[in-house]
Amino acid sequence: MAISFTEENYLKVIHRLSEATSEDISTNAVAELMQTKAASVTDMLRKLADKGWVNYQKYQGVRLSATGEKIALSIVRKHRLWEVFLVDKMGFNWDEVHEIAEQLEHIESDDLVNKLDEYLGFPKTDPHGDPIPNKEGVLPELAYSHLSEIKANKTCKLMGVAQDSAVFLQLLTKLHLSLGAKLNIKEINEFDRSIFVSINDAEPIFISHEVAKNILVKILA
Amino acid sequence: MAISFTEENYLKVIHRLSEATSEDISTNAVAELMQTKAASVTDMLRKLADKGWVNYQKYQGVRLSATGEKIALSIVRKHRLWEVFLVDKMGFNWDEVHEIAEQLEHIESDDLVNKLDEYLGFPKTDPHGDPIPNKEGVLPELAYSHLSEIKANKTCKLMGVAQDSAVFLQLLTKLHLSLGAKLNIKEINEFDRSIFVSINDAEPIFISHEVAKNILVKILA
DNA sequence: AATATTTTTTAGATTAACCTAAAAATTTAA
DNA sequence: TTAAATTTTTAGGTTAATCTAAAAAATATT
Repeated sequence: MAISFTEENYLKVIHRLSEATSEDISTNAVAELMQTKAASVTDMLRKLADKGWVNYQKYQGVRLSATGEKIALSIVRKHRLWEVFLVDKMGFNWDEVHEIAEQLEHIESDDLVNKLDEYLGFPKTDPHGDPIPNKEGVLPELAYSHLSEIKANKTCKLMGVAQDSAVFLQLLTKLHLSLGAKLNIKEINEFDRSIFVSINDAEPIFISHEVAKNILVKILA
Repeated sequence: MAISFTEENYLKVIHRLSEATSEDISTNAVAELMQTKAASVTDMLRKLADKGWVNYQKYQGVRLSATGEKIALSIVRKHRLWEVFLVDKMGFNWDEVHEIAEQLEHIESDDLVNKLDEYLGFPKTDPHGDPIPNKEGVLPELAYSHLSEIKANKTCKLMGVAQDSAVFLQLLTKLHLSLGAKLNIKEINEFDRSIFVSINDAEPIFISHEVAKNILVKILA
Protein backbone atom coordinates (compact mmCIF):
# COMPACT_ATOMS: atom_id res chain seq x y z
CA MET A 1 0.00 0.00 0.00
CA ALA A 2 1.25 3.46 -0.88
CA ILE A 3 2.58 5.56 1.97
CA SER A 4 3.00 9.32 2.06
CA PHE A 5 5.90 11.35 3.36
CA THR A 6 3.71 12.54 6.24
CA GLU A 7 2.48 9.07 7.15
CA GLU A 8 6.09 7.91 7.31
CA ASN A 9 6.90 10.72 9.72
CA TYR A 10 3.99 9.83 11.98
CA LEU A 11 5.06 6.17 12.13
CA LYS A 12 8.62 7.22 12.88
CA VAL A 13 7.50 9.49 15.73
CA ILE A 14 5.22 6.84 17.24
CA HIS A 15 8.10 4.38 17.02
CA ARG A 16 10.43 6.75 18.76
CA LEU A 17 7.97 7.39 21.60
CA SER A 18 7.34 3.65 21.94
CA GLU A 19 11.01 2.96 22.55
CA ALA A 20 10.89 4.92 25.79
CA THR A 21 7.83 3.20 27.26
CA SER A 22 5.62 0.13 27.03
CA GLU A 23 2.48 2.25 27.53
CA ASP A 24 0.25 3.35 24.69
CA ILE A 25 1.32 6.65 23.12
CA SER A 26 -0.89 9.68 23.70
CA THR A 27 -2.23 11.95 21.02
CA ASN A 28 -0.58 14.95 22.66
CA ALA A 29 2.85 13.30 22.73
CA VAL A 30 2.63 12.64 19.00
CA ALA A 31 1.39 16.19 18.38
CA GLU A 32 4.36 17.67 20.19
CA LEU A 33 6.98 15.69 18.28
CA MET A 34 5.18 16.23 14.96
CA GLN A 35 4.95 19.94 15.73
CA THR A 36 1.25 19.95 14.97
CA LYS A 37 -2.09 20.12 16.80
CA ALA A 38 -3.81 17.25 18.64
CA ALA A 39 -6.81 17.49 16.29
CA SER A 40 -4.61 16.81 13.28
CA VAL A 41 -3.07 13.84 15.04
CA THR A 42 -6.48 12.32 15.75
CA ASP A 43 -7.32 12.52 12.05
CA MET A 44 -4.06 10.87 11.08
CA LEU A 45 -4.27 8.12 13.70
CA ARG A 46 -7.65 7.09 12.35
CA LYS A 47 -6.17 6.96 8.88
CA LEU A 48 -3.11 4.97 9.96
CA ALA A 49 -5.40 2.54 11.82
CA ASP A 50 -7.51 2.10 8.66
CA LYS A 51 -4.35 1.18 6.78
CA GLY A 52 -3.46 -1.33 9.47
CA TRP A 53 -0.22 0.30 10.55
CA VAL A 54 -1.28 1.20 14.11
CA ASN A 55 -3.71 -0.06 16.72
CA TYR A 56 -5.80 2.83 17.85
CA GLN A 57 -8.93 3.11 19.97
CA LYS A 58 -10.16 6.60 20.53
CA TYR A 59 -9.17 8.11 23.88
CA GLN A 60 -6.91 5.06 24.48
CA GLY A 61 -3.73 6.13 22.71
CA VAL A 62 -1.88 4.38 19.91
CA ARG A 63 0.77 1.71 19.27
CA LEU A 64 2.39 0.40 16.12
CA SER A 65 1.09 -2.82 14.58
CA ALA A 66 3.61 -5.40 13.37
CA THR A 67 3.45 -3.89 9.87
CA GLY A 68 3.78 -0.37 11.23
CA GLU A 69 6.80 -1.40 13.27
CA LYS A 70 8.41 -2.84 10.16
CA ILE A 71 7.87 0.36 8.21
CA ALA A 72 9.17 2.51 11.07
CA LEU A 73 12.30 0.39 11.38
CA SER A 74 13.01 0.66 7.67
CA ILE A 75 12.85 4.45 7.99
CA VAL A 76 15.14 4.39 11.01
CA ARG A 77 17.53 2.17 9.07
CA LYS A 78 17.63 4.61 6.17
CA HIS A 79 18.02 7.63 8.45
CA ARG A 80 20.98 6.14 10.29
CA LEU A 81 22.73 4.76 7.23
CA TRP A 82 22.50 8.14 5.52
CA GLU A 83 23.93 9.76 8.66
CA VAL A 84 26.93 7.45 8.46
CA PHE A 85 27.29 8.36 4.79
CA LEU A 86 27.16 12.09 5.55
CA VAL A 87 29.80 11.89 8.28
CA ASP A 88 32.11 9.19 6.92
CA LYS A 89 31.97 9.99 3.21
CA MET A 90 30.82 13.61 2.92
CA GLY A 91 32.83 14.92 5.87
CA PHE A 92 30.01 16.49 7.85
CA ASN A 93 30.24 16.81 11.65
CA TRP A 94 27.91 14.71 13.78
CA ASP A 95 25.85 17.74 14.73
CA GLU A 96 25.13 18.71 11.10
CA VAL A 97 23.58 15.55 9.71
CA HIS A 98 20.20 15.14 11.36
CA GLU A 99 18.19 17.54 9.19
CA ILE A 100 19.63 16.24 5.94
CA ALA A 101 19.02 12.62 6.99
CA GLU A 102 15.40 13.56 7.80
CA GLN A 103 15.03 14.22 4.09
CA LEU A 104 17.10 11.31 2.80
CA GLU A 105 15.23 8.76 4.96
CA HIS A 106 12.21 9.10 2.64
CA ILE A 107 14.04 8.08 -0.53
CA GLU A 108 12.36 4.95 -1.78
CA SER A 109 14.62 2.20 -3.12
CA ASP A 110 15.44 -0.94 -1.18
CA ASP A 111 18.17 -1.62 -3.69
CA LEU A 112 19.83 1.71 -2.90
CA VAL A 113 19.62 1.24 0.87
CA ASN A 114 21.24 -2.16 0.72
CA LYS A 115 23.97 -0.98 -1.64
CA LEU A 116 24.61 2.00 0.64
CA ASP A 117 24.83 -0.35 3.64
CA GLU A 118 27.46 -2.43 1.85
CA TYR A 119 29.35 0.66 0.62
CA LEU A 120 29.58 1.91 4.21
CA GLY A 121 30.86 -1.48 5.42
CA PHE A 122 27.65 -2.60 7.19
CA PRO A 123 27.98 -0.17 10.11
CA LYS A 124 26.36 -1.25 13.40
CA THR A 125 25.68 2.27 14.70
CA ASP A 126 25.20 5.77 13.35
CA PRO A 127 27.51 8.70 14.20
CA HIS A 128 25.63 9.23 17.48
CA GLY A 129 26.00 5.61 18.57
CA ASP A 130 22.40 4.67 17.74
CA PRO A 131 22.04 1.12 16.44
CA ILE A 132 21.19 0.53 12.77
CA PRO A 133 18.48 -2.07 12.02
CA ASN A 134 19.60 -4.71 9.52
CA LYS A 135 17.90 -5.57 6.23
CA GLU A 136 15.36 -7.71 8.10
CA GLY A 137 14.54 -4.86 10.47
CA VAL A 138 16.32 -6.38 13.46
CA LEU A 139 17.78 -3.80 15.83
CA PRO A 140 20.98 -4.96 17.52
CA GLU A 141 20.46 -4.57 21.28
CA LEU A 142 23.27 -2.46 22.61
CA ALA A 143 22.25 -2.00 26.26
CA TYR A 144 24.36 0.95 27.25
CA SER A 145 24.32 2.84 30.56
CA HIS A 146 23.89 6.56 31.07
CA LEU A 147 27.09 8.23 32.23
CA SER A 148 25.06 9.75 35.07
CA GLU A 149 24.54 6.26 36.57
CA ILE A 150 28.17 5.14 36.65
CA LYS A 151 29.93 4.93 40.03
CA ALA A 152 33.10 6.86 40.88
CA ASN A 153 36.44 5.34 39.83
CA LYS A 154 34.86 3.29 37.05
CA THR A 155 36.23 3.39 33.52
CA CYS A 156 33.91 3.35 30.55
CA LYS A 157 33.76 4.07 26.83
CA LEU A 158 31.52 6.66 25.18
CA MET A 159 29.22 4.64 22.90
CA GLY A 160 26.43 7.05 22.06
CA VAL A 161 24.19 9.94 22.98
CA ALA A 162 20.57 9.99 24.08
CA GLN A 163 19.84 13.15 22.12
CA ASP A 164 20.73 14.31 18.60
CA SER A 165 20.16 18.05 18.95
CA ALA A 166 22.81 20.21 17.34
CA VAL A 167 23.32 22.36 20.47
CA PHE A 168 23.98 19.31 22.64
CA LEU A 169 26.34 17.70 20.13
CA GLN A 170 28.21 20.96 19.67
CA LEU A 171 28.68 21.21 23.43
CA LEU A 172 30.12 17.68 23.54
CA THR A 173 32.52 18.60 20.77
CA LYS A 174 33.68 21.66 22.72
CA LEU A 175 34.28 19.39 25.74
CA HIS A 176 36.26 16.97 23.54
CA LEU A 177 33.70 14.25 24.11
CA SER A 178 33.42 12.08 21.01
CA LEU A 179 32.35 8.52 20.20
CA GLY A 180 34.86 5.99 21.50
CA ALA A 181 36.44 8.28 24.11
CA LYS A 182 37.67 6.50 27.27
CA LEU A 183 36.06 8.07 30.33
CA ASN A 184 37.29 7.73 33.90
CA ILE A 185 34.93 9.01 36.60
CA LYS A 186 37.08 10.73 39.19
CA GLU A 187 34.46 12.19 41.48
CA ILE A 188 30.69 12.63 41.80
CA ASN A 189 29.64 15.87 43.47
CA GLU A 190 26.83 15.37 45.95
CA PHE A 191 25.67 18.97 45.53
CA ASP A 192 24.15 18.69 42.03
CA ARG A 193 25.32 15.25 40.86
CA SER A 194 27.84 16.88 38.55
CA ILE A 195 30.98 14.85 37.94
CA PHE A 196 34.70 15.15 37.28
CA VAL A 197 35.77 12.94 34.41
CA SER A 198 39.09 12.29 32.78
CA ILE A 199 38.78 11.91 29.01
CA ASN A 200 41.40 9.64 27.44
CA ASP A 201 43.58 10.05 30.56
CA ALA A 202 43.74 13.84 30.26
CA GLU A 203 43.21 16.27 33.15
CA PRO A 204 39.71 15.70 34.61
CA ILE A 205 37.04 18.12 33.48
CA PHE A 206 33.76 19.16 35.04
CA ILE A 207 30.49 17.81 33.56
CA SER A 208 26.94 18.69 34.58
CA HIS A 209 24.43 16.01 35.53
CA GLU A 210 22.26 17.13 32.62
CA VAL A 211 25.03 16.41 30.15
CA ALA A 212 25.96 13.10 31.84
CA LYS A 213 22.35 11.92 31.57
CA ASN A 214 22.52 12.19 27.79
CA ILE A 215 25.79 10.31 27.34
CA LEU A 216 25.64 6.53 26.77
CA VAL A 217 28.61 4.41 27.83
CA LYS A 218 29.81 0.82 28.01
CA ILE A 219 31.46 -0.07 31.32
CA LEU A 220 35.03 -1.32 30.94
CA ALA A 221 36.23 -1.77 34.52
CA MET B 1 10.86 31.97 -1.02
CA ALA B 2 9.79 28.45 -0.16
CA ILE B 3 9.38 26.04 -3.06
CA SER B 4 7.42 22.80 -3.09
CA PHE B 5 8.38 19.45 -4.53
CA THR B 6 5.74 19.91 -7.24
CA GLU B 7 6.83 23.42 -8.15
CA GLU B 8 10.38 22.14 -8.57
CA ASN B 9 9.15 19.47 -10.95
CA TYR B 10 7.25 22.02 -13.04
CA LEU B 11 10.32 24.26 -13.34
CA LYS B 12 12.43 21.26 -14.29
CA VAL B 13 9.98 20.22 -17.00
CA ILE B 14 9.70 23.73 -18.43
CA HIS B 15 13.48 23.94 -18.46
CA ARG B 16 13.77 20.66 -20.30
CA LEU B 17 11.25 21.71 -22.95
CA SER B 18 13.00 25.08 -23.33
CA GLU B 19 16.28 23.39 -24.19
CA ALA B 20 14.78 21.99 -27.38
CA THR B 21 13.32 25.25 -28.70
CA SER B 22 13.46 29.00 -28.40
CA GLU B 23 9.66 29.25 -28.64
CA ASP B 24 7.40 29.69 -25.63
CA ILE B 25 6.36 26.39 -24.07
CA SER B 26 2.73 25.35 -24.44
CA THR B 27 0.45 24.31 -21.60
CA ASN B 28 -0.17 20.95 -23.28
CA ALA B 29 3.53 20.19 -23.61
CA VAL B 30 4.00 20.77 -19.90
CA ALA B 31 0.91 18.70 -19.11
CA GLU B 32 2.22 15.74 -21.07
CA LEU B 33 5.61 15.67 -19.38
CA MET B 34 4.08 16.28 -15.95
CA GLN B 35 1.57 13.48 -16.60
CA THR B 36 -1.29 15.74 -15.61
CA LYS B 37 -4.13 17.70 -17.22
CA ALA B 38 -3.87 21.04 -19.01
CA ALA B 39 -6.23 22.64 -16.50
CA SER B 40 -3.89 21.76 -13.64
CA VAL B 41 -0.98 23.21 -15.56
CA THR B 42 -2.79 26.50 -16.08
CA ASP B 43 -3.32 26.75 -12.30
CA MET B 44 0.32 26.07 -11.60
CA LEU B 45 1.65 28.43 -14.28
CA ARG B 46 -0.30 31.27 -12.74
CA LYS B 47 1.17 30.40 -9.36
CA LEU B 48 4.73 30.14 -10.70
CA ALA B 49 4.28 33.49 -12.44
CA ASP B 50 3.07 35.06 -9.16
CA LYS B 51 6.25 33.83 -7.51
CA GLY B 52 8.32 35.33 -10.30
CA TRP B 53 9.82 32.10 -11.57
CA VAL B 54 8.21 32.11 -15.02
CA ASN B 55 6.90 34.63 -17.51
CA TYR B 56 3.41 33.65 -18.44
CA GLN B 57 0.63 35.40 -20.37
CA LYS B 58 -2.50 33.38 -20.77
CA TYR B 59 -2.86 31.64 -24.14
CA GLN B 60 0.74 32.70 -24.94
CA GLY B 61 2.72 29.90 -23.35
CA VAL B 62 5.42 30.07 -20.72
CA ARG B 63 9.16 30.57 -20.31
CA LEU B 64 11.45 30.55 -17.28
CA SER B 65 12.47 33.85 -15.73
CA ALA B 66 16.12 34.35 -14.74
CA THR B 67 15.30 33.18 -11.20
CA GLY B 68 13.34 30.21 -12.50
CA GLU B 69 16.21 29.23 -14.75
CA LYS B 70 18.56 29.33 -11.78
CA ILE B 71 16.30 27.07 -9.73
CA ALA B 72 15.85 24.64 -12.62
CA LEU B 73 19.60 24.43 -13.18
CA SER B 74 20.22 23.69 -9.52
CA ILE B 75 17.77 20.80 -9.74
CA VAL B 76 19.43 19.51 -12.91
CA ARG B 77 22.79 19.80 -11.15
CA LYS B 78 21.58 17.74 -8.22
CA HIS B 79 19.90 15.15 -10.44
CA ARG B 80 23.02 14.57 -12.51
CA LEU B 81 25.45 14.54 -9.60
CA TRP B 82 23.31 11.95 -7.80
CA GLU B 83 23.26 9.87 -10.99
CA VAL B 84 27.05 9.88 -11.03
CA PHE B 85 27.01 8.85 -7.37
CA LEU B 86 24.59 5.99 -8.03
CA VAL B 87 26.63 4.61 -10.93
CA ASP B 88 30.19 5.32 -9.78
CA LYS B 89 29.83 4.68 -6.05
CA MET B 90 26.75 2.50 -5.62
CA GLY B 91 27.34 0.30 -8.64
CA PHE B 92 24.02 0.82 -10.42
CA ASN B 93 23.74 0.49 -14.21
CA TRP B 94 23.04 3.63 -16.25
CA ASP B 95 19.50 2.49 -16.98
CA GLU B 96 18.60 2.09 -13.29
CA VAL B 97 19.39 5.51 -11.87
CA HIS B 98 16.86 7.92 -13.35
CA GLU B 99 13.94 7.19 -10.98
CA ILE B 100 16.09 7.28 -7.86
CA ALA B 101 17.74 10.54 -8.95
CA GLU B 102 14.25 12.01 -9.50
CA GLN B 103 13.80 11.65 -5.76
CA LEU B 104 17.28 12.67 -4.67
CA GLU B 105 17.22 15.86 -6.77
CA HIS B 106 14.78 17.38 -4.26
CA ILE B 107 17.06 17.01 -1.21
CA GLU B 108 17.71 20.50 0.05
CA SER B 109 21.27 21.27 1.19
CA ASP B 110 23.70 23.31 -0.85
CA ASP B 111 26.42 22.12 1.44
CA LEU B 112 25.67 18.49 0.64
CA VAL B 113 25.54 19.08 -3.12
CA ASN B 114 28.90 20.78 -3.16
CA LYS B 115 30.49 18.14 -0.94
CA LEU B 116 29.05 15.45 -3.20
CA ASP B 117 30.44 17.23 -6.25
CA GLU B 118 33.90 17.25 -4.69
CA TYR B 119 33.59 13.62 -3.53
CA LEU B 120 32.79 12.55 -7.08
CA GLY B 121 35.78 14.49 -8.44
CA PHE B 122 33.83 17.37 -10.03
CA PRO B 123 32.42 15.31 -12.91
CA LYS B 124 31.56 17.21 -16.13
CA THR B 125 28.81 14.87 -17.28
CA ASP B 126 26.39 12.34 -15.83
CA PRO B 127 26.36 8.63 -16.78
CA HIS B 128 24.33 9.43 -19.92
CA GLY B 129 26.74 12.11 -21.10
CA ASP B 130 24.54 15.02 -20.06
CA PRO B 131 26.53 18.03 -18.83
CA ILE B 132 26.44 18.93 -15.12
CA PRO B 133 25.92 22.63 -14.27
CA ASN B 134 28.58 23.97 -11.90
CA LYS B 135 27.96 25.64 -8.52
CA GLU B 136 27.15 28.92 -10.29
CA GLY B 137 24.62 27.19 -12.53
CA VAL B 138 26.75 27.38 -15.67
CA LEU B 139 26.17 24.51 -18.06
CA PRO B 140 29.30 23.52 -19.99
CA GLU B 141 28.38 23.61 -23.70
CA LEU B 142 29.22 20.24 -25.16
CA ALA B 143 27.85 20.57 -28.72
CA TYR B 144 27.64 16.96 -29.77
CA SER B 145 26.21 15.55 -33.01
CA HIS B 146 23.58 12.87 -33.41
CA LEU B 147 25.02 9.62 -34.73
CA SER B 148 22.31 9.69 -37.39
CA GLU B 149 23.90 12.80 -38.95
CA ILE B 150 27.43 11.48 -39.27
CA LYS B 151 28.74 10.65 -42.76
CA ALA B 152 30.01 7.21 -43.75
CA ASN B 153 33.64 6.35 -42.97
CA LYS B 154 33.84 8.88 -40.17
CA THR B 155 35.10 7.90 -36.72
CA CYS B 156 33.49 9.30 -33.60
CA LYS B 157 33.19 8.74 -29.87
CA LEU B 158 29.95 8.03 -28.01
CA MET B 159 29.52 11.00 -25.66
CA GLY B 160 25.92 10.78 -24.55
CA VAL B 161 22.33 9.87 -25.25
CA ALA B 162 19.36 12.05 -26.11
CA GLN B 163 16.98 9.94 -24.03
CA ASP B 164 17.23 8.40 -20.56
CA SER B 165 14.47 5.81 -20.78
CA ALA B 166 15.39 2.45 -19.29
CA VAL B 167 14.26 0.49 -22.38
CA PHE B 168 16.48 2.56 -24.67
CA LEU B 169 19.50 2.34 -22.37
CA GLN B 170 19.04 -1.39 -21.95
CA LEU B 171 18.99 -1.80 -25.73
CA LEU B 172 22.26 0.12 -26.01
CA THR B 173 23.81 -2.12 -23.38
CA LYS B 174 22.70 -5.21 -25.34
CA LEU B 175 24.35 -3.72 -28.43
CA HIS B 176 27.55 -3.06 -26.42
CA LEU B 177 27.14 0.67 -26.89
CA SER B 178 28.45 2.50 -23.84
CA LEU B 179 29.83 5.95 -23.06
CA GLY B 180 33.26 6.47 -24.58
CA ALA B 181 32.95 3.74 -27.22
CA LYS B 182 34.76 4.45 -30.51
CA LEU B 183 32.33 4.23 -33.41
CA ASN B 184 33.26 3.83 -37.04
CA ILE B 185 30.44 4.29 -39.54
CA LYS B 186 30.92 1.66 -42.21
CA GLU B 187 27.79 2.15 -44.30
CA ILE B 188 24.53 4.08 -44.37
CA ASN B 189 21.61 2.20 -45.88
CA GLU B 190 19.52 4.32 -48.18
CA PHE B 191 16.44 2.17 -47.59
CA ASP B 192 15.66 3.27 -44.00
CA ARG B 193 18.75 5.28 -43.02
CA SER B 194 19.91 2.41 -40.83
CA ILE B 195 23.67 2.09 -40.48
CA PHE B 196 26.47 -0.42 -40.05
CA VAL B 197 28.86 0.62 -37.30
CA SER B 198 31.99 -0.90 -35.91
CA ILE B 199 32.24 -0.48 -32.14
CA ASN B 200 35.79 -0.30 -30.82
CA ASP B 201 37.05 -1.89 -34.06
CA ALA B 202 34.89 -4.99 -33.65
CA GLU B 203 32.80 -6.56 -36.44
CA PRO B 204 30.28 -3.96 -37.70
CA ILE B 205 26.77 -4.26 -36.33
CA PHE B 206 23.43 -3.06 -37.64
CA ILE B 207 21.78 -0.02 -36.00
CA SER B 208 18.37 1.46 -36.78
CA HIS B 209 17.96 5.14 -37.63
CA GLU B 210 15.74 5.52 -34.57
CA VAL B 211 18.54 4.34 -32.30
CA ALA B 212 21.18 6.43 -34.11
CA LYS B 213 19.06 9.56 -33.68
CA ASN B 214 19.30 9.19 -29.90
CA ILE B 215 23.05 8.68 -29.70
CA LEU B 216 25.28 11.74 -29.24
CA VAL B 217 28.84 11.64 -30.53
CA LYS B 218 31.95 13.75 -30.89
CA ILE B 219 33.56 13.52 -34.32
CA LEU B 220 37.16 12.32 -34.22
CA ALA B 221 38.14 12.00 -37.89
C1' DA C 1 -18.78 11.40 44.64
C1' DA C 2 -19.05 15.65 42.59
C1' DT C 3 -16.50 19.11 40.40
C1' DA C 4 -12.61 21.00 38.04
C1' DT C 5 -8.96 20.27 34.87
C1' DT C 6 -6.83 18.20 31.14
C1' DT C 7 -6.88 15.49 27.10
C1' DT C 8 -8.97 14.04 23.07
C1' DT C 9 -12.28 14.16 19.58
C1' DT C 10 -15.67 16.28 16.41
C1' DA C 11 -17.26 19.88 13.38
C1' DG C 12 -16.36 22.94 10.06
C1' DA C 13 -12.71 25.67 7.34
C1' DT C 14 -8.40 26.29 4.67
C1' DT C 15 -4.62 25.30 1.30
C1' DA C 16 -2.07 22.89 -2.41
C1' DA C 17 -2.52 20.13 -6.14
C1' DC C 18 -5.32 17.85 -8.71
C1' DC C 19 -9.72 16.62 -11.43
C1' DT C 20 -14.01 17.05 -15.10
C1' DA C 21 -16.90 19.67 -17.93
C1' DA C 22 -17.92 23.69 -20.22
C1' DA C 23 -16.57 28.17 -22.12
C1' DA C 24 -13.33 31.10 -24.51
C1' DA C 25 -9.42 31.98 -27.37
C1' DT C 26 -6.39 30.60 -30.91
C1' DT C 27 -5.08 28.15 -34.91
C1' DT C 28 -6.07 25.54 -39.07
C1' DA C 29 -8.54 24.65 -43.05
C1' DA C 30 -12.21 24.92 -46.34
C1' DT D 1 -12.55 34.84 -44.17
C1' DT D 2 -15.63 32.31 -42.05
C1' DA D 3 -16.20 27.67 -40.07
C1' DA D 4 -14.12 23.77 -37.82
C1' DA D 5 -10.78 21.90 -34.91
C1' DT D 6 -7.66 22.41 -31.33
C1' DT D 7 -5.78 24.47 -27.35
C1' DT D 8 -6.25 26.83 -23.22
C1' DT D 9 -8.70 28.72 -19.54
C1' DT D 10 -12.48 29.10 -16.15
C1' DA D 11 -15.75 27.23 -12.96
C1' DG D 12 -16.73 24.22 -9.61
C1' DG D 13 -15.31 19.87 -7.05
C1' DT D 14 -12.13 16.41 -4.60
C1' DT D 15 -8.44 14.77 -1.47
C1' DA D 16 -4.67 15.02 1.98
C1' DA D 17 -3.09 17.43 5.66
C1' DT D 18 -3.65 20.97 8.29
C1' DC D 19 -6.13 24.51 11.41
C1' DT D 20 -9.52 26.74 15.27
C1' DA D 21 -13.26 26.37 18.27
C1' DA D 22 -16.38 23.74 20.68
C1' DA D 23 -17.99 19.31 22.59
C1' DA D 24 -17.08 14.99 24.86
C1' DA D 25 -14.40 11.83 27.53
C1' DA D 26 -10.94 10.82 30.86
C1' DT D 27 -8.30 12.08 34.81
C1' DA D 28 -7.33 14.66 38.97
C1' DT D 29 -8.80 17.19 43.05
C1' DT D 30 -11.34 18.53 46.72
